Amino acid sequence: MNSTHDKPTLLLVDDDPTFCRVLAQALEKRDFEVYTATDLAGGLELAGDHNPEYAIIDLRIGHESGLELVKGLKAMNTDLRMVMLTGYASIATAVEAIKLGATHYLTKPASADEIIHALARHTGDPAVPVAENPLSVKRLEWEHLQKVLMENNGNISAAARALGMHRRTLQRKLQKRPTRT
Amino acid sequence: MNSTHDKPTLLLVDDDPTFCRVLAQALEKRDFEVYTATDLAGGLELAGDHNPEYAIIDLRIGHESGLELVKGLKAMNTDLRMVMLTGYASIATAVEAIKLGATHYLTKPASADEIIHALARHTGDPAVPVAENPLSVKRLEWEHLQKVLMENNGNISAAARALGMHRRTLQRKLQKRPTRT
DNA sequence: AGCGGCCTGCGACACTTTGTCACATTCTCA
DNA sequence: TGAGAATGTGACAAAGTGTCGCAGGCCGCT
Repeated sequence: MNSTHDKPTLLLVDDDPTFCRVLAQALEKRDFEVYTATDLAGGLELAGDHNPEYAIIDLRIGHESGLELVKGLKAMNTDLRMVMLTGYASIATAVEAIKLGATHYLTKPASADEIIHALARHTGDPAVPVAENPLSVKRLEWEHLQKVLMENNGNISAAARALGMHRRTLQRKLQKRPTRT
Repeated sequence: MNSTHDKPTLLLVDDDPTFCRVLAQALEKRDFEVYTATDLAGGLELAGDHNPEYAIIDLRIGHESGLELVKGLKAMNTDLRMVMLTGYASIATAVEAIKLGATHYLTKPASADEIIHALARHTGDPAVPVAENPLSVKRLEWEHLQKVLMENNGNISAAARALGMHRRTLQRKLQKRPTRT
């Protein structure tokens, strides 16, 4: 077991290379040894090689389901702490993720600190360490808007439809400054 | 144990008497012996008296939390199959419910058949359909609110402070039902 | 019991943000 | 090049938000 080593090991699986790189960096800065993969096979292999203590798994990995990976990893190591992290959250998948052994389920965007906090929470732990930096609603909204806008190649009308928001409103929100906090 | 009796026993707890009556009737028609309560104390008492095999619990029972009941009932009988049923569904509460031992989490409206089906399923299923579109802004906000509220153990004032939002506003938002999508 | 502190639900009201409709411009690409 | 989609804005009603205030409830302290 490498849990006796200096740094805690963590497996990160997300099909977006950029997201992986950024988050991995943030986690390394917080003293984790991070291994990243962008598909199920890669994730399983890394898990076999390094037997990590923690894992962060995207729900949607290409055309594969992160739930499969949760199941597979749990079968390999029942002590593994996993959190699902996704931009396509749903109650149904959240329920299954927890049933399959994930310790938590978060929606993007989430800060590295939030993720670590989620990993730390034990199952049914009554004494939660402490809360941390709670993203303000405005900020969260801004991030989401930008992400969806990006996914729609900057098409405001399409983004507004996807967001279930009136185009006029989206335009107005976008015109405002990038909120700080 | 009365599990050897003819009909399977079920505890139904919801603060809406009408809803209780209607659902109880539907369940009885499907051959369940149903006991109903409209608050936590009543639910615990009935559970103690009849030691039911199944339970259907609302998330919001008056000013009380159905999660408390889930916790209490699980402590009384670890074999009890419980489903949460709520019109104020959120990922945060769903995760919590499953961790506390609920077998499933459904959103109102749900048919009697759906509920029974949920009670029957207890293992995680990685084949669950993965999400389609990103969440709407409204939905994202609702989820975020619920998450922060949960992190603050249901303390509305603390959550409002953490969110940088006025308490009055948070109260108003929480009273509304989450939007579908 | 009495007190202070903190939380909660809710009414009221001025102020802001959205939802909509409308219309005159660009794009976009078959 | 032309139809369909996208965009930037103005205007106005509807809905949401920031604030204050107040009464009641729930501790913990003295």
